[in-house]
Amino acid sequence: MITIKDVARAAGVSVSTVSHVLSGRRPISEPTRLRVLEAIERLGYRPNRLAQGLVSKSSRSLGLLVPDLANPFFGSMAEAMEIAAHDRGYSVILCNTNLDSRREADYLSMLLSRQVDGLLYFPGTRVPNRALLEAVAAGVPVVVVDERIDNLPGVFVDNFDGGRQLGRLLAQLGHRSLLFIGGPEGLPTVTDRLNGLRAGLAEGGGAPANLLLRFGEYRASHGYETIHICAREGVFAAVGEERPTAVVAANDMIALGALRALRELQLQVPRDCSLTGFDGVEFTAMITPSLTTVQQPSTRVATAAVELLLQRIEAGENHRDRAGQQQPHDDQAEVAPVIPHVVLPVTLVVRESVAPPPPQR
Amino acid sequence: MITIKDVARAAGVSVSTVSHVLSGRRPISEPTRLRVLEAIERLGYRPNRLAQGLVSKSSRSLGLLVPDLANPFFGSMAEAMEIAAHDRGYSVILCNTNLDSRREADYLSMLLSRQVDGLLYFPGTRVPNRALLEAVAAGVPVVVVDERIDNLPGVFVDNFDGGRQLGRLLAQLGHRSLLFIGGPEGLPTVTDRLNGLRAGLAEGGGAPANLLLRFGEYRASHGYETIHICAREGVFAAVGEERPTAVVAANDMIALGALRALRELQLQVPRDCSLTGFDGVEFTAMITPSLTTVQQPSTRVATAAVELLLQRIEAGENHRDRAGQQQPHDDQAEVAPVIPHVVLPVTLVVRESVAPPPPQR
DNA sequence: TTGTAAGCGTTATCAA
DNA sequence: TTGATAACGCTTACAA
Repeated sequence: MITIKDVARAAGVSVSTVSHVLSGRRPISEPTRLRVLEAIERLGYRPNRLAQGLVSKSSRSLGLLVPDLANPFFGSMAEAMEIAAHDRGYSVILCNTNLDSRREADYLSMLLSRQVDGLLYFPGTRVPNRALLEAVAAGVPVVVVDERIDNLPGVFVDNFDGGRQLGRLLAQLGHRSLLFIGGPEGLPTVTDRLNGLRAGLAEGGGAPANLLLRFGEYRASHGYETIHICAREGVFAAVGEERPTAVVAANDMIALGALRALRELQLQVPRDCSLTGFDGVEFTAMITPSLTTVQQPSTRVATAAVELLLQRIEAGENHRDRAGQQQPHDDQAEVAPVIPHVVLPVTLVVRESVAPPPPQR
Repeated sequence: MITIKDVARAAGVSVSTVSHVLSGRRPISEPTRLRVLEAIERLGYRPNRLAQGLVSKSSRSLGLLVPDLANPFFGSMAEAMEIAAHDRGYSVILCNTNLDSRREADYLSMLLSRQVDGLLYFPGTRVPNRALLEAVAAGVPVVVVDERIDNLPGVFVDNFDGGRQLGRLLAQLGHRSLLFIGGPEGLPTVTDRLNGLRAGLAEGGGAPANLLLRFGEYRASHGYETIHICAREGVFAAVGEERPTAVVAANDMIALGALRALRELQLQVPRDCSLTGFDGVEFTAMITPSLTTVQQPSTRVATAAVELLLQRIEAGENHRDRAGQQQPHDDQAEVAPVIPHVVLPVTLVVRESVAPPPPQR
């Protein structure tokens, strides 16, 4: 390995001169600068970032904790975040939490060992994770993405409004009996979308006669199985107001699975039953029928999260000693620190999968 | 930050003792061991991996270069690789090359700076990338995934066989005129799948009367646009053997886009036109019609790639000095080093999207 | 069984 | 305008 010493020797200068040529932190005479640059080029020198990190106490890297990269929603978010971080000179350490809080704790510990400068955290299950709070207590800047956690900074979309727009649309079309297939019960995204849905239904045409709730994972299999289970329970065989005329899935993956199951039950979407998703991933525009969904501005969410995180990292680097900000407990009356929550707007995208309910049998 | 010195002081021992308690590299008397462990626990000590890496000359991390995480195929591969690496004690630095070879070069340089122990590389465009070869020359172990690059170790599936199975199936159904929508022209995956297709068609029922080829990106938009362009060119208006009765997409994303476009043209799949994909990502089973495709064993590919890479990393750590293995040029007759290529089998999954061709008009 | 000290590749503080 | 040199937190000879 070529080190700064080799370069110094080759250029006939001291290591500090080489270092300063690279950092530009002090003026260097043009001739020596050129000589150093030439030596660097010639030897193919590349500074060792581990060593840099050791002295600067910053690895210029971020930990990204994501539940499920096979879901294209998380995939595109991860992609956009990594790109934003790279643009700002940070690398991203990928961690697949897989909806497992023991894995999460494991990763968090590893990330702290690696001296990451901050954490981008997608909560997968009910929150908050103990290990995450410890990391926060240890002074590592964290930005929570997608889900809302009250006492942590976060970036997410207006899930309530998305649900509300769906509710209004369905109510206006005449749907009064719905099946809501949620993600994990209690997750803010699930609850907010559901509450929004209720509000929208009320606005659009009076309280629904029937709103059936199911919860589970944010996966296609959950949508698929839920529909089949409901069918076995006779939900779709019911007559009149009992029978759901629309299925509202808490995300696009669930909707995808539900669509398949509905078809297997010979229920045609949207003729026999409407269906909606949430997130607006690419395939929703491509499948048959194309899916009515709520579009998240994924790239904006991702870049906003990275921006917010870097902002906090850089703020911390300036006016804080690095021993983990222990809260001053002596002064109860101090101003509570403002926890920034960036909420981005969503867009309802109406496509083929919704229609008025079928005439009652 | 709490360091090994703090622990040593708290336990009343030297730093080397603490280090050895942690590494187990030399026997420690039980009482001191316990005292050290207790101090570690009490202080919440976490070894600094930057410092460890500096002395051990290994960061225990891998660079993962992937073209497009929004594609669920890459998403699930990335997920499986990260998990395999984590299981073996390695972290993964995520790099989104976005089909851009300048970005690739950029990332490669950063990864070398960060002292990654190895590289997991998904080529996105025509190969090989110059910067990658430089990295290889610099002695960094690389495993190429998904694509085949002759003089680099790699893990990929039997693309030829996959194409062949598709070809046989379609020929046996009676298709004699096909449209092949490829990915980037010249990529091994594309070429191999196409050559396999040709072979399979020949085996299944004589040479095809007509095989129309199009190339472009591995994206849904490419499939979508290609179909529309072909339609504008009158491809689907042709009569008799000229008109393609099946569309073979080089991957599932292309097929997804193609399916949408066919539907917009009022061509029903599979009644008017059959359609196949490649990769076997989750949504292929869910969409309507469900897609006939070639299933890759993604998890096996991913873990095999990680295994192969770690094997090479660990081999290098033992019997090689770390100055970049300069090939001994003096001996022309030396045995060429064996470049391992792990080829995994694929499975044809026949679903609704294929049928015999419609009767000729 | 344990401790001392050199060194990993940088940056930063002093002097010169 | 430059150069020594002490850190940074750790591992690992070498000594004791």
